[in-house]
Amino acid sequence: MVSYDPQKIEKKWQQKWEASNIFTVKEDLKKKKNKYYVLEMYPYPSGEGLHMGHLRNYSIGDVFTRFKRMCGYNILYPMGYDSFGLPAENAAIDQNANPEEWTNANMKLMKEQQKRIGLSYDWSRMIYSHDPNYYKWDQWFFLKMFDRSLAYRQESYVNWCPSCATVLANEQVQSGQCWRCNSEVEQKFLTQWFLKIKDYAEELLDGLNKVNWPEKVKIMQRNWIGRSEGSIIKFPIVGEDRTIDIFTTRADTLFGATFMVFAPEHPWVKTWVKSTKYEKDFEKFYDEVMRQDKFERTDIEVIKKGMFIGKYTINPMTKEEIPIYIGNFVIFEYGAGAVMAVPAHDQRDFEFAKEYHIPIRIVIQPFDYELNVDKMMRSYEGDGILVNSEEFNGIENQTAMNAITEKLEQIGMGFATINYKLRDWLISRQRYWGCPIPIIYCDDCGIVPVPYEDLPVELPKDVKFTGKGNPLQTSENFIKVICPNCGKQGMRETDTMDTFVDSAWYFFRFMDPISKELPYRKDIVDYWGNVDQYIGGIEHAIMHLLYARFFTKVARDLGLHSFDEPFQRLLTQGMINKAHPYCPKCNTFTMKTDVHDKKCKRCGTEYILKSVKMSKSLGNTVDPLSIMDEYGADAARFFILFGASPESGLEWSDEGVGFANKFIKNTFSMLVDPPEITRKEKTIRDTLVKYILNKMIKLVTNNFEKISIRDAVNNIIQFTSEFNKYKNEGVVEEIFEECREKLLLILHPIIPHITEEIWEIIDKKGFISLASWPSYNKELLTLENDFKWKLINNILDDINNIKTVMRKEELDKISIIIADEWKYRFYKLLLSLINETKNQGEIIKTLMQKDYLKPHSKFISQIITKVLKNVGKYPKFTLTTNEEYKFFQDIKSMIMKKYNCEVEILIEKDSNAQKAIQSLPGKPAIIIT
RNA sequence: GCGGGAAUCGCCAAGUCUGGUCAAAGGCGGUGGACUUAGAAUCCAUUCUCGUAGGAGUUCGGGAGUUCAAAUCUCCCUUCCCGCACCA
Repeated sequence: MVSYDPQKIEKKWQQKWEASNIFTVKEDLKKKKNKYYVLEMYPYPSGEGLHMGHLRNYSIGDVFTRFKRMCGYNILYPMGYDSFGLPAENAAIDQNANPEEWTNANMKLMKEQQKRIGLSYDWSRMIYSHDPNYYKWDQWFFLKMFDRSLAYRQESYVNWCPSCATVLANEQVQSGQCWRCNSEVEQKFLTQWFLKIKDYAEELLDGLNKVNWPEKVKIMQRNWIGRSEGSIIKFPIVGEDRTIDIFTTRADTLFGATFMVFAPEHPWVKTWVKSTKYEKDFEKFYDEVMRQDKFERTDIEVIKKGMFIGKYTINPMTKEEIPIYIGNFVIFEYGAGAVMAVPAHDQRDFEFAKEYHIPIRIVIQPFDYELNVDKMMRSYEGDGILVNSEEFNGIENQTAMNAITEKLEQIGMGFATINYKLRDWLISRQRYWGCPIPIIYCDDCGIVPVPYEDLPVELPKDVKFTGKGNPLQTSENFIKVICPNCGKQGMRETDTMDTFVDSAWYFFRFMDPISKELPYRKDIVDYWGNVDQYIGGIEHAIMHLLYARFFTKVARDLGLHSFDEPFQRLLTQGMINKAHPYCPKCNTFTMKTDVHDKKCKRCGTEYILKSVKMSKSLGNTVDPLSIMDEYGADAARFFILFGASPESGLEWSDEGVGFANKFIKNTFSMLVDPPEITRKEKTIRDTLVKYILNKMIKLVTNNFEKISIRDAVNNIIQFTSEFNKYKNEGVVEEIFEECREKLLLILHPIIPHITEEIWEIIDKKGFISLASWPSYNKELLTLENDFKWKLINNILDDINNIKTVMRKEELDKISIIIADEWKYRFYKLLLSLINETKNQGEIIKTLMQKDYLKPHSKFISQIITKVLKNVGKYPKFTLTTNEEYKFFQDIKSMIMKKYNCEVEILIEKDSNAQKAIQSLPGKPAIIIT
């Protein structure tokens, strides 16, 4: 008996895999094999090493990769590190660490831990963002975009995180807080670099239809891009010859516009109120609004505030003058920074109009009732017929949208257009540990791009980390640079790029990590790309996935590759949760520090346990390394894959890992220890064990293909338990061998180390990692086998059941009485009759015409009533009397062994027992004594 | 408010697309037993209710419906989770 020592085995195979380079792949441009690219999201190498989320992500990816590899794909499965980012810089500030050394140490730790899991990466392709050979290409992309005016510098209000001391992209602000540190985000007026992602808005939207992503993620992206069809309407400003060109989706309500609202920060406003009686109030109002952040201003709970500024515009249709207000809810960056307000048909405008006593004019009447201005308690936003709209009166409002827009176009006062919520991507960050933006400012030449041949602009080492300002500004060597245009002294841009730039194209570099002339070579990337399966967290649903799609399209337009979408299929894995003390009254979880308390600190309520996402602040994390140290990587993988389907949340339980461990240990001895009983002649048992083997292979193959890993694991567990029974009952060696080998192959993607070890122990050649996935034999998957399989299980269940009801411990004898011949004929006939009619009377009438059935009329009518009650419950397949008799003869010895008693098989007519009459086809009578 | 997802026998969770073989997999927990001086570990059995013969009854958030047949299909309601949120 060989014992199972996971620590030893796992180390041994990890070393062997590495020494033999078996996971290193090369592009096969002749395409002898199909390629497949599996990718996990580019991880940040944190100093804390792996957490459970990583373990889950990588386990899922590795199982799928190993499965695909065994199926014969040339598979690309790389790993690298998103190694730029704030923590390195904070470590430099707090602990005086060198960001580069600090990051390298973390990467090393992370890599070791990943190897400990047994992941089958091609490590020769490893990349990392802070490698100048990598970020050189960030800069290259930036310059290419600059050349095409896709990168530009602009002054605007931007989101500023005071804690990170840097600006943030819109996507990085969540409910008014910094996505990274949760500090309140402020608004600042700064000059920053943007990438023109808006230019691709339409394509980013369309592309979502070409990818196989969770609907949820697609919807989130669609919402973020926020396409809306509408019209631009030009409102002339009274006393000036310019117009304010506002966007609206409701051109049909134009005749009901009774005021305009401008954003207070709109530059025109300041000039309009200057030296008027409104100036003082405006200043006050402006200061007040500017103190609120964008999110407070647009919060639905906050009261709409505004003021009249003494200025008017002209409604281009009615030519009437309408007053201009400013309002806190209008944001300068959205649309024109001004809106036309139609209080009768927009709730927000309605409230504003009520507050400031602005007239309300109904221009749409609902189909089924009439609105009355004086009685209106809220706006009517639904459809209806136009009124008070001159030539458009009587038209349905949906039609009127186009009609009014067309008219505006004729008179040159507007046109139809499409608006997007998506803003351009702000990439400047006032931080050191990122990719420098390759720009030089020259007093004479202005903004000068660094020449391509001077790339990369490397991060300087002579910087000071004071915790104040951008450390790059402390490096004289870096800042001072000769203008490549005119040769005079210039200054470098000191902002670095958002780290999402690094992760926007890394998956291309994995395909060709050594490319020198270009970020990657077209033929190679066209071979490997796009990513067939991407696996990662839902938290990147918008930011990373949108940026990567944008880069893919830009790079395509630069001629770098030929496809439109980076990630064909996306799996967003669920969170890992763990039960944690929770106060139902205060609706909060206990923090890490109070985790040992029994009662809530605030209200004294007793804590209950509730499942919550693992997090450091709650202190309910479990360290994957400690699990692997205790049970081994295979058990950890097994648990995390078996605990829940990849997409759903996984409830961590220590007991669950215990089961994984138990299963693996049992499986080890089941597969390694030779069977104790062997026999030569084959029986129905052998056929059936092959049947369930093949059925299992089919199920598992389909489930792996769909990445329904948990389902696959369940299929395997069920087969394993049957196989174990078979082994204990006694086996035919050839069949045992076949099952063992195929089970091992199927287990391999999930628990790679132990399967390699057993593969070796049972003298198989080569690495199981490189073996072929087993196919299944369709011919065994018949209705007959299925029927027999159920027959065996049903008879055993029935015997057990009777045994329990009789409260019998030991059995003397089991008699199995097979139904008489006529019952089989009757049953077949009945089934065919039922196919034609469900009418009981008709069926009985037809049956009773048969002479051989006449003597059994009472029995038959009873059975028919039962069968008709639920037709589908009765199997469509039947054996004959003799076949069934033979079948039970075949499994007789097995039953004898199981119950340790005598077993006799009879046919009804040969038995004089009372019970014998109960026998039915597929359901023999059983008598236990 | 808008959008998405969910509610299953103590807990976690499959089953729902494609109705029938579903009292409903599997794990955890519980109970009984074997082993052991005892425990741990392991193994076996059992775990909706009733039943000394394989049966019957009541179940899949609540209500109504379709069907010979509903956890599964349709409609209504309740609750929970997660996105987005005065987007012009």
